[in-house]
Amino acid sequence: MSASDPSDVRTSLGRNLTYGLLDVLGRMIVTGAYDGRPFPIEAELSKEHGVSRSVTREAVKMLGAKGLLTARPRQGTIITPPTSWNWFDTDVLRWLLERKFSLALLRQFTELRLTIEPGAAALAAQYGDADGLALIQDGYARMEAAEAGHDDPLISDIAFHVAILEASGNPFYAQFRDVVATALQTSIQFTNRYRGRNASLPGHRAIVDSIIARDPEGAAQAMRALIADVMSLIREATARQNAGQALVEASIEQAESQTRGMV
Amino acid sequence: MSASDPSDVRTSLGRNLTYGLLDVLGRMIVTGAYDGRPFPIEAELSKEHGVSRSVTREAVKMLGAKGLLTARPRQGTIITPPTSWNWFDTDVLRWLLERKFSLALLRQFTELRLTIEPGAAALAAQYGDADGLALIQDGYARMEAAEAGHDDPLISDIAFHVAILEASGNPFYAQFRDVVATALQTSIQFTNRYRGRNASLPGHRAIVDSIIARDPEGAAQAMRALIADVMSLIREATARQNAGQALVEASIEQAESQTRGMV
DNA sequence: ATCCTATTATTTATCTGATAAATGGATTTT
DNA sequence: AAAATCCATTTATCAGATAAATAATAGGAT
Repeated sequence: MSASDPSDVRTSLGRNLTYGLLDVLGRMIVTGAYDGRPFPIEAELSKEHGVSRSVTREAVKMLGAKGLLTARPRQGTIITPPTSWNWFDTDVLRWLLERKFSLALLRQFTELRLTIEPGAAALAAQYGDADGLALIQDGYARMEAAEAGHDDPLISDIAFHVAILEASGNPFYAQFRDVVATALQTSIQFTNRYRGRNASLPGHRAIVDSIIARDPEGAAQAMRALIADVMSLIREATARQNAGQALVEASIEQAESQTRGMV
Repeated sequence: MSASDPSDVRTSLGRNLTYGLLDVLGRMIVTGAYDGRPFPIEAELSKEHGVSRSVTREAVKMLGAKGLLTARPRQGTIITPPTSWNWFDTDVLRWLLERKFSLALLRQFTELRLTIEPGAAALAAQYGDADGLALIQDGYARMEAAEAGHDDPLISDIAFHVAILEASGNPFYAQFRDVVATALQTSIQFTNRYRGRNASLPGHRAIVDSIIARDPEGAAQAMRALIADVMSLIREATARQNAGQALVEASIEQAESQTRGMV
């Protein structure tokens, strides 16, 4: 076992054993490690991970608070169906992405962004105060700097989108900070690998301009266009993947036919 | 102290002491009971609420998992700023509404619905499977029954909107179940008290028809119209409230002027 | 005086072991 | 066959001790 085994509670991220166990169990649950078998009882968990019952119980309680587990006497601790997980929790989001890269998940992320972010941009144009708008402009300036190699392209892009969510003045929109940051991290990696170009500066510029001009509909439209572009790329990749899959299935079919002596 | 004092851990809702304390502390934090003073340390909490340290620690850990608290040795347990709370958590939502009715909060709820629900309706029209569409139609049928007095108007309205979120096939949209249910509960009460009429059946009918016809843009538009109607009502009430406030301020000004002998 | 270092006090973190309460299943009784 | 009782399992709760982290303080070096 390596010195920094992520499945070990003591070396896993988190300031202490409880957070370490939280992370290990959360990841295991979300990635489906318990799919065939029942979730262990308190005593077994303690034994398996070499921690006391208090640590185990506290980690289980936290997973319960995030909607992943429920515990009852005699019944034991059981994993709840994914629909009752709190998908907007930072930890849950991170665990979701620890499973193998999934175009489907990226598409679902982007479907959400496609409605949230135009809404936030419109609200920012309507209600955004001076500080909020300044942060948006700052985010855009950083993207320009990144284009010239003087700032990080990923960080600055995320800062831009988060600034708009926060300028909306609506705490519910602001909550999407982590979702958008997570989605962008995945999305930008994917986009760059897929067609090797950076975020569109003119597209982002159009959003800033509309917000500054206090034009909600224009801001929403510009944002929608930006994300729709990402979406079309994802659809394209999905189609290509399905075609590839069909090809693979066809060749398997062919191979099996040959095995059966039908060719 | 009453036999069912909600500030008492033992009678508060929740299956056990830990959940009781979770509820009591969560409500206190969200409603601002600790605004002037620091959050108590572990030992004080145990003493105040008459429970063991284990119960206290587990409740604090759950509140931490919902983003309301952080704990560190020597520093103690502190309340995090509302922006880092998990506003989409069912408990947090419930606690938010325990504070006095707020038009601002209802407006923010509705601003969110105004982008989420049209998006979900469009996705339901695009991807919704037979089961999903059947549940939407069922929800609408229940609303018709409610109009005739054979079902609950509130429950059926919520069922309708939730069915659309779930038919979207996107788990992130489905997550808004609780937010929408909570918002509707408040919203419908407000709407009915404000102008004493029930949910618009034709408005809901238009949504169902568009979804069944596999018309995403039509479904989104119909949903947008429905919620925009609620929104205009909220704006109207807000304006009226502000006008009332202005009137009060004007009369105070007049009174003060008289006191100063300027009239 | 100022900066660095060691000590100290406070608070959470962790462990252990015991008892209580809840509950699903088996057993007995009616 | 139905109802009541008992039993085994698992979480819930309590108590008390020790460890670890860290902010504040005091002391010492420059």
